[in-house]
Amino acid sequence: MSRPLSLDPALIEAAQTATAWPFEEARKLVERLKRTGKKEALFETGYGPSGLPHIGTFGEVARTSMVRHAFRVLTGDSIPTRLVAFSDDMDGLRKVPDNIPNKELVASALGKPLTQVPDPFGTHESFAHHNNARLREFLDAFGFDYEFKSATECYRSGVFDKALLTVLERYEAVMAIMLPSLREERQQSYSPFLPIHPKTGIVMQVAIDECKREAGTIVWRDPDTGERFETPVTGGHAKLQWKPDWAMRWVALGVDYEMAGKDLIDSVKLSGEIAKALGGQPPEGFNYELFLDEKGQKISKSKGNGLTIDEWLTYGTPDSLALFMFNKPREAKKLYFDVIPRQVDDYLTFLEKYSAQDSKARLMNPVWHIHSGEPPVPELVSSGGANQPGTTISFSMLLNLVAVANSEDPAVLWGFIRRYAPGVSPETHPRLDSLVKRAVRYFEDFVKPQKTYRLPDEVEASSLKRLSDVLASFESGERPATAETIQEEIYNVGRAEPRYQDLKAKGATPDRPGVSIEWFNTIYQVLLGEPRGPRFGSFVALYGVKETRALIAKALAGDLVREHEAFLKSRAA
RNA sequence: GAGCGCGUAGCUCAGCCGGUAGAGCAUCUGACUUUUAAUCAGAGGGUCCUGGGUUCGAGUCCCAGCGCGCUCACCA
Repeated sequence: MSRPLSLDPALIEAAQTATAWPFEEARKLVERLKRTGKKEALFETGYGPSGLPHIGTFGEVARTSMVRHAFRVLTGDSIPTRLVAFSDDMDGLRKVPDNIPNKELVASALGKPLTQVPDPFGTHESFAHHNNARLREFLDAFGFDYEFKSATECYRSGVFDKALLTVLERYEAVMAIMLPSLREERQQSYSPFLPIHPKTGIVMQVAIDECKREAGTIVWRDPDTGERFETPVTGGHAKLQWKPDWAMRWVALGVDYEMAGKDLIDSVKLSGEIAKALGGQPPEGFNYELFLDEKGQKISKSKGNGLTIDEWLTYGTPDSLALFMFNKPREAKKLYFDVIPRQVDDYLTFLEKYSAQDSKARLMNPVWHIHSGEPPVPELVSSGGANQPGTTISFSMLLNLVAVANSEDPAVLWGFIRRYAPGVSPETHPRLDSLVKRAVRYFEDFVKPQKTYRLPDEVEASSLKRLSDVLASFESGERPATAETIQEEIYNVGRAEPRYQDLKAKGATPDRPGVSIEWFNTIYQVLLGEPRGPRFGSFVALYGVKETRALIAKALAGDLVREHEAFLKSRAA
């Protein structure tokens, strides 16, 4: 059931002229309902359960939900709405997917409806049931409001019967629409009806010899045995080819809105004509652009390129993915790892701006659409205590932090964050905490491989050795190991080495030379594998004196270089 | 062949109903009680693909062209 809306009259007023694309779409729908006089708006999204739900499925449901919400606000929630997630699970299994166990089991059911194919994972009644369950799990996890419908159930229960008989009734009209779109050889065998073989259970792609309209049956022949069959088009004994199927479903269910990828433009057109031939009206909708992988290719389940939902959620938040789907649905967009940080940060920025915006601006703000009009309060941090105006810690800032902190431990990162903003913790800022964890993952997978450790030369090695010795004096606890005292010692060690002396530095005297930046660069490059780094005294204080000495020892022994090479090799494998 | 999209700063891209070109990154300069950055302030940087049209006025609207990319044409 859809949640009630809090409807501010000013908001409804602003919605009438809002230009965000979900409103443009919703307005088409308002016009349509005025025309048809229908008392309900039905939204549909389609899903083919021959594999797990992918990121495009998510996008379609997310975008359709945004249009639905815009529609509800536009109409003051005076017209009921429903969103149907339709699974085309009676489709025949064409080939065995690569990414599943028990392939032989599945191969034995080739050609049968997906709901008749055994579940290779052994957890559900069929392969389709398994994938359907995964789809629902995933839609539920995002909190989408939808009704699930299975093609198999619709066919068997008779929900489609009336529309199916209409297709039989207007068989010639449907063929007249379909045939010109097909090649000559396909025209010979084409039929909108696919009877289920009464003996083998296979979805048959055969020419129809005869339509018996009074009986509601079709007559066809098994191409292998030559046996003739007469099959009812109703009751799940036959299904339709997908374009007529789509059209029939629109008519049978009364679908008012469905969007589709631009690869389906021609199909939408044909199905729309069929829907009209069946006496219905094709739904409103638009063609969104496809997602491209890093090389600009269309992402597809079969190729396995591009990003999966899980991969996105490893590094980016669900909200950032929703933002990606909101942005420019009509433009081709690269969907790859490197777009994630920007989406996360854009989301945070939009969220931060939201509270200060008026109704009109809010309706243009993606977070309004992403969160159905009720975005959460942003998690701000302030360096000057709780009463100071806060800012949002951005993902890119966290990524920098992880890189220079050289730590994969979220607790160490929180140490750095607290130094900047006292009083902030994973408990007070749980969403920031989830960002920290994701930043760590991003660091491990994309930043760490970019690190380049190098070996110290003799002078560098002896300076680092001395630094380690000096740090030892902090370990006993006789001196407080604060960021400042440690920093002071780092300078002293550098000052003792002629290579690092800098007489031009501000405040430098011949007795007490300044310390060149070279000393710090040595530390970052040798110890952290980074060209630049944090204030090192602060780093040691947080990272630990003992740990830092161990780090130096490993660097001097050449272990850091070796370990990083091994790490890179294991990644490549 | 048909359809869709894109072309704006070095890079990635915003740019609403036509009204003095914007952001992030990068670069440079400066601040932060010694140079370090997870910070802040500032600066430089553009033939808005080309040509025409509409207009008092076009990155924006219209037409033509050039360039780049994708999709469809067997199946879903």
